[in-house]
Amino acid sequence: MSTVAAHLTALVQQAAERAGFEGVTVDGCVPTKDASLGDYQSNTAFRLAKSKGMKPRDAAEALRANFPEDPAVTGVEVAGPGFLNLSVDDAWLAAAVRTVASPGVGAGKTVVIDYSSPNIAKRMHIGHLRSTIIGNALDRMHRWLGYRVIADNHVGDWGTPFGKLIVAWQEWRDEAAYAEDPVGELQRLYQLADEKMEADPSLLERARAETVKLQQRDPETLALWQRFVDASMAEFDVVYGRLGIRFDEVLGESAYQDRLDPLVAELLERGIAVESQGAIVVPLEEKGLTDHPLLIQKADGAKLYGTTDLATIEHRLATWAPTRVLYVVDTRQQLHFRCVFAAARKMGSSGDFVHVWFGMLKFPGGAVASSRKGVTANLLDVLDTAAERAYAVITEKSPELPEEERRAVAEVVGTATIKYFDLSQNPQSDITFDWDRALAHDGGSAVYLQYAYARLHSILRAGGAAEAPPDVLPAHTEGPEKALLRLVARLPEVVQSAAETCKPNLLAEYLETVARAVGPFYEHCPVLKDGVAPEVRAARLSLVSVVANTLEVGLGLLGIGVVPRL
RNA sequence: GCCCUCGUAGCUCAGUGGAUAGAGCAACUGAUUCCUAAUCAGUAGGUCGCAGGUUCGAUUCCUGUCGAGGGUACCA
Repeated sequence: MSTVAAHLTALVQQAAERAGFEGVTVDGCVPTKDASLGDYQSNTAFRLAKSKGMKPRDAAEALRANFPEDPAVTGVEVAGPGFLNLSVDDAWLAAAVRTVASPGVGAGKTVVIDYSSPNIAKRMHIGHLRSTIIGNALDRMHRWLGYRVIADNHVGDWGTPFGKLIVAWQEWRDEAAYAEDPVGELQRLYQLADEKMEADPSLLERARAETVKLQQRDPETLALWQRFVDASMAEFDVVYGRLGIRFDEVLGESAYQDRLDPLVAELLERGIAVESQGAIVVPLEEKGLTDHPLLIQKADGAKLYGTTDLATIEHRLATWAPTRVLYVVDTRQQLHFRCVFAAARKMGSSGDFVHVWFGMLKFPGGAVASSRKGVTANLLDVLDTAAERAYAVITEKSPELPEEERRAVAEVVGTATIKYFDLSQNPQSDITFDWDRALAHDGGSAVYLQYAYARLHSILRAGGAAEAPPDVLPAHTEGPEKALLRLVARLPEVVQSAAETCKPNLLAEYLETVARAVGPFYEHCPVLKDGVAPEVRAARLSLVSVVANTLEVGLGLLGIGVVPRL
């Protein structure tokens, strides 16, 4: 099935061709802002008119006169300076939304999504939230649209940090602490190493030597490295399990190390890379990058993350032949990725690489969440706090629910509030993590959406979902029912748009609009109450079912769960 | 210096080349014998930083300017 907007756009296209506008592609139809104007509108007459030197209003009139007969469209009107307003048949719309179906626009296409990518030996903190949550939403939306998705967690598991860590382990390790909390101990050791090595160059020299041993695959060093990696991954998996995230691949930096020497040699040989001040760089000619060559080998011979990124691109293109590769990494890496992508193009790699950058997460007062600057909040602690808060609220609001269910609901609601706090904001804005705001449960929160879902479910529970035949959605209605019908029909086009623009907040905003339309429906359109005619009851019941399903699917695409009761 | 991003209601934030710029919080008014009031209805709040330009139409695109943040080869 295609989206409603796409269906109508195709009709406008036909009208344009019949009206004599050959060889033009019309602009897409969009929902009207105000239902009194119609359901969808086409603004294409302005552009068509210009191409023929006619008045926009006349062009719109020509489209109207040549508009093809179609069961979907009950009215075509010209309004204002040249708007073409379309009214969609309720029954047709009802049939279209009977199942919440994907438009399948991704069929046959592959997208690689690089997200989360934490560093080994460090605890995941609130600063890792954005890449992980935004990336996972993009992952889910693309999958739903029919894309083959390769979710790849490019963990930081190699390089100089390990030399430091190994020296710190040799010098200052606390075995008991490690047994108790491996990642906590590794993190302590790493921070200690950083401090000590700043003051003592001989320690730094040892760290460098250990890094070399690792790169040379010294068995003992490698075993220690593996131990640290395993411990870290085990903890990451706890976080991912809690967040409902799974990756198709976890190909960290270490996976590409064998390719680095040959790659640099090859680039030198082909004249793509050159020696510069003792280092090896790929000079870039693209606009704005002439002063920013990509450094691929340091003067001491070590490789850099740009080198690994190039090797990673080679591997991804060769292995999956993706139509698109998304890198969900913060805004500070913009220049880096521009350079990497330019270098890849210079190497001859053809691929659609997109750096899906996002703004910084800050705390009130302006401190950036970053392990380097020391201002963090452990992600698992944050999730625990959110779940505890949710538990307290549900215990207050719904004391009749069994303890076990309240615990389960609290976990779903808790993670939902944290995820939604992030996903409901424009990824590209800096966001300030404020506990009061993140844990709010009124309008603009995940709980608001989940509450709308729960209310609908209470109707289904009481009325029996089986009683709702899917083919009797309210037709030719006004008010809250019509508003909901119009809205639920938009889910596929909204998901498509959110995925293509890599902005999950578009979906969040849409779902909020749906939830906001549930309130009035709930207040004004009784379903199971006395005096409701059987056919109205059946129609409303089926609408409730479709709307609940829309919320469930939409929230699910953001990685947010729903519960039937809260 | 150069590059990137941001500036929208008192606060936190959405949104868009189109018709009257939207939510939440805070403020005020009202609704609960009724399918979940974690709700709903309403009032109030705006020169969309400033100045030009392009356009039938600009808050949206372009240029300049002021303010804020980030980046700018041997960390990732």
